Amino acid sequence: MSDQIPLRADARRNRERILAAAEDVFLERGATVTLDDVAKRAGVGIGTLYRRFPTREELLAATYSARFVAFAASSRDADDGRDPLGALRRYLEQLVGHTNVYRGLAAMLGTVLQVGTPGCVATSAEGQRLLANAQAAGVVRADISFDDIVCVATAISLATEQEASSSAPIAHLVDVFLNGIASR
Amino acid sequence: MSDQIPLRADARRNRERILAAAEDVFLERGATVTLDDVAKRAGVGIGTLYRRFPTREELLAATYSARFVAFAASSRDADDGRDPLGALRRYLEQLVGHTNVYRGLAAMLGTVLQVGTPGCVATSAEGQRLLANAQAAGVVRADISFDDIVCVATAISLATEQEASSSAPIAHLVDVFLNGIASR
DNA sequence: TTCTATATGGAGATATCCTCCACTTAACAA
DNA sequence: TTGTTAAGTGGAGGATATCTCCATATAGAA
Repeated sequence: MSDQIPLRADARRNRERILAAAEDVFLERGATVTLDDVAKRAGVGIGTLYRRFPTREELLAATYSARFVAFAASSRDADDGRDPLGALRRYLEQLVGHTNVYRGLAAMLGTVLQVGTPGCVATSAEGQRLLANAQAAGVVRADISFDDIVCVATAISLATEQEASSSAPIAHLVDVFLNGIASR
Repeated sequence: MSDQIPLRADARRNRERILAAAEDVFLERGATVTLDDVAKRAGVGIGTLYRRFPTREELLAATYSARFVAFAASSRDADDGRDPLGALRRYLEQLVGHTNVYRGLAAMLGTVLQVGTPGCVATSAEGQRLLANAQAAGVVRADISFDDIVCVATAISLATEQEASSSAPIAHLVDVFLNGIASR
């Protein structure tokens, strides 16, 4: 659709400043800080921030993009294809971990993943690849969709984002999702 | 702790009005409408609303209380003890259904359930009872907690609250949770 | 150097939350 | 009844956040 007219040099510079500031501020104080604070930290006017990132979700997605590109790549590298279910488990655990890097991001994960930055696209694609592999290998039911995966990642992130550091509850909940609560 | 000094007649009347108005407005426009609108609909000042319900969660929990009491009772009645896993499945499906009666409630389910109204207490107690039964019967893993159940109910509510009426996705996701995504 | 499309900052319109307190009233004792 | 007062009320207004608009500034092409 849009032909992506290249940004003027000053605009590109400001865009980078905003992203760097947003990363800092989100890390420090969570994904729900006021955007005025982000603009202030970046040293630009609030209008400039809104011109570049019309919604909080777009700013979050852009801030996250690099991180998510790296995550998707490392997931792909680590997967030798011999343990499709294990690969899917690691993906889920790490997705939740990344989501919880910014407090408050969990509730927006679904929306943010739909924004379409390179990071979102790469992360979704990698998840779909792992799911398809696991289904092809017959270790995951055929009626599971990637939306189911995102839904569960959201829930686990929400449920665990309080308890700071420990990854034990994450692993437990991922396990529940993979194996069900029913005794085998 | 608190000795629950009984409300004066006018205060009790206003409390009922606020609850009725909140029920209407939440049903019509979701759990995130402004509390000013609730006060206006109830015909009371905003100060009166805040005096009685200091947070949105408390208002939601109170509004929901009767509904949840009835839900818990009907779940108890319907359970003849012969199918503990089935009873848990029905409970979960209905809990999600009730949560989605007000758009936007899903994200607050965890917080709201902790408020301690009769409805919250009854609903939690019933869930814990069903879980314990299923575990005693050996059909549910011993390392599952009621928090896990709430976490999953939240996820399923969030994931399904857009798609209006259909209960098919709810049943699917409940099934995933009960049986896991792994092939048996 | 000139020109102009692009970009900028931040005041201010709008929206919501929540507190505070001057005023009102139910309930009880005399 | 009437007087007393603790309990209750309404809504103005302070605090905070979102987002728009436009007078002004500037990069980059000619």
